[in-house]
Amino acid sequence: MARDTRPGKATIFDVAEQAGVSIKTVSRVVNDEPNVRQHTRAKVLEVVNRLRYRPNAAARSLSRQRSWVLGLVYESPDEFSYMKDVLDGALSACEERDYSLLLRPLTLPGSELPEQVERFVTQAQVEGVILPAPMGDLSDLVRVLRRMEVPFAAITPKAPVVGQVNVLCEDEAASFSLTEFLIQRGHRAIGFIKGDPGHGATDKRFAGYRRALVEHGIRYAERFVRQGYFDFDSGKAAAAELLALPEPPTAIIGSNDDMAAGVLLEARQRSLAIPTDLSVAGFDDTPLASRLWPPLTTIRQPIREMARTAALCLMERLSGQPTQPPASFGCELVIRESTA
Amino acid sequence: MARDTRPGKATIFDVAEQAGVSIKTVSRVVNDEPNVRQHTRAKVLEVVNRLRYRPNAAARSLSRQRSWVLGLVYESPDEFSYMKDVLDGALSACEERDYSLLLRPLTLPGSELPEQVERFVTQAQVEGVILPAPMGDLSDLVRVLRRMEVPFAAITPKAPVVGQVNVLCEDEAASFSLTEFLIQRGHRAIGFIKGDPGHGATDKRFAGYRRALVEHGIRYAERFVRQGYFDFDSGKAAAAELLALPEPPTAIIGSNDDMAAGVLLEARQRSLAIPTDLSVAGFDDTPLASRLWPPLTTIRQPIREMARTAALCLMERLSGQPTQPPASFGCELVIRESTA
DNA sequence: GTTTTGCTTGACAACGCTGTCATGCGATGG
DNA sequence: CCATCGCATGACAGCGTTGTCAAGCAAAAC
Repeated sequence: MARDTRPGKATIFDVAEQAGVSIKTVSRVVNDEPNVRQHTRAKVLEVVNRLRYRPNAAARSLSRQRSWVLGLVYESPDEFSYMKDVLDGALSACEERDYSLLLRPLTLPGSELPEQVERFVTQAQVEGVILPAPMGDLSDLVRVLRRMEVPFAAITPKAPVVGQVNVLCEDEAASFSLTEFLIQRGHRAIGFIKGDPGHGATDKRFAGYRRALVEHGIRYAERFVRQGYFDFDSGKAAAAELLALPEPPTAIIGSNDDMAAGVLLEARQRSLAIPTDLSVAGFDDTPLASRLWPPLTTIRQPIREMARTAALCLMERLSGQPTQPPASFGCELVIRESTA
Repeated sequence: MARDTRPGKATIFDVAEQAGVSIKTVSRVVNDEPNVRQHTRAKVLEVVNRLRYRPNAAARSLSRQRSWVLGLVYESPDEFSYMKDVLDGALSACEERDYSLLLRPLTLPGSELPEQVERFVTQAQVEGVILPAPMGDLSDLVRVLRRMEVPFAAITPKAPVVGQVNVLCEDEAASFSLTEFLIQRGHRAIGFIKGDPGHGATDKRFAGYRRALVEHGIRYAERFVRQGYFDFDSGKAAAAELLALPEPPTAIIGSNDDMAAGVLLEARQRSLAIPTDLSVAGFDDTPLASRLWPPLTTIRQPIREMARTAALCLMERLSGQPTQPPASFGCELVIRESTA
């Protein structure tokens, strides 16, 4: 256990000694605490730079009884675009505030979910957890975190979680405007493929679709609505059913891009021309949307910003100054060639 | 700083007291050290379970002078499929061995890259770093890690990094078999879009293509080869050039799926029927490949397994028992409808 | 019966940092 | 000129764990 003297492994003692001050003063300088003379501060900083001193995270955690670790719990889907944005956003916030981010993919449905999460949190001394959709709606999960008194931030949960950070977006309004766009383009028979019932976005997107119909005097027809699960195959299957209808819809909205891609493939296999015979639209503006033929009309959401905000609000809360995230994030209609 | 007595926050002292032993004995039991009587061990374990005791990671790190943290440094691309698999693989290994994984997206090219990496490593006391392609070929990065004496594992680098873990796959052979497959299907004029020159896979995939031509008595023609950068746009642009040739190729291989998707779109815009007028193939078997129309013939690589192996070998090395990864991982030709 | 051996256990320092509290000092006010 | 105050600094304990070393004890060897 001899002290390691390689450069870059300097401790607070080394700095204190070379700067001719006590370790406490070094600590003050490094942590930007007040009450250090300008001259002293400069002298310490000089030595810090020269020795490439970096405080030992473990020691700091131990002493302060904090870990500065956030957890990100998610279900790993094939089409990872959504999670990629969440990850980017969360990481950018963590980097900014010198937090660390730990990931924990989960397999749903999972009876061992509570144990997995508990282990994750205690093991790594996770201080707060970010829950991208649909994790905020898993009651088991929420219960465990509550019991462990670990604050969390839910991204687009079905209903805001009481006492926690909730980050929402205008799913309903976005869906409304997308549907309205199609109506204005002359469509009357518009099919809709719902997302996974467990996701908060599912109901809201459906509600927006329905409201747009109603407000434009179009009768809502249940036969034009199918249940999907946010994945390619379910989108394709739902499209097959819709297109087999005696009077099939002239436009189909998939509740996300991956399902819309499924619609596209199904239409292709039925030799339907897009957008001439059928208009197709999706949600999320993933890379997939712009790589398909024709490129998808879709709704762009600020997922990255939402995740960033979730992380930041969580940190504020952990530091004792709770901040509320904006009431709702706006979405944007991206018009491409899959609609006419 | 009073001791926290909430359940789940028990310390080694609490366990020792309730089990009627010293803290050192508890430590022995928890770490599965030998020389503890069966009876004592059972007694301690009973209390551990009852109090839900979990060793404090920070204290353990501090005492053992180890962090059990691995870093994953990457460049965040739009099309995240490759990184998703790397992430999955690395996480699975970390979870298995109770390591933590920290991510660090980098923006390339970066003059501040060395600083960023150095900060990342020292900040979080990262013990070893995983470098997915093309990070293993960035000499700046490699140099910093060497200087800091941080071992790393490179996934498919251009050339194996001396003294470090290298995980390779049969890129050349896979490309050979894909090209051969097209030749056997009757193609003689086969276009090839190279990947980013910085990636190790780029040269190997090109070499396999070229060897297949030669071995089947087809003259290699430079005009059928274009430079791409592993992204959709460059694939589309390269395809535009190839298809504008007086005698255009009857098949085009993109060095990854995203570029092949670009080829598909370009062909579509020129009203070429796939695969009748043009065959298209890609690499990596990403979700994109199966969502396009027609679904892409491609090469499937065990990215996840490779990343897992990289992580595991790194851990063995850190624990002082260096293991060599397999010489090379095999790839698999996935035949779909984009080729004829 | 005594010495040796090996297993089991515990006391205590160390890991690197921050919080608390005490001390020193010059400036300020009476 | 002395008491007071506020800023600057340092000594030291404590955070929860593991490593070292010594001690106790029963079985084995002499």
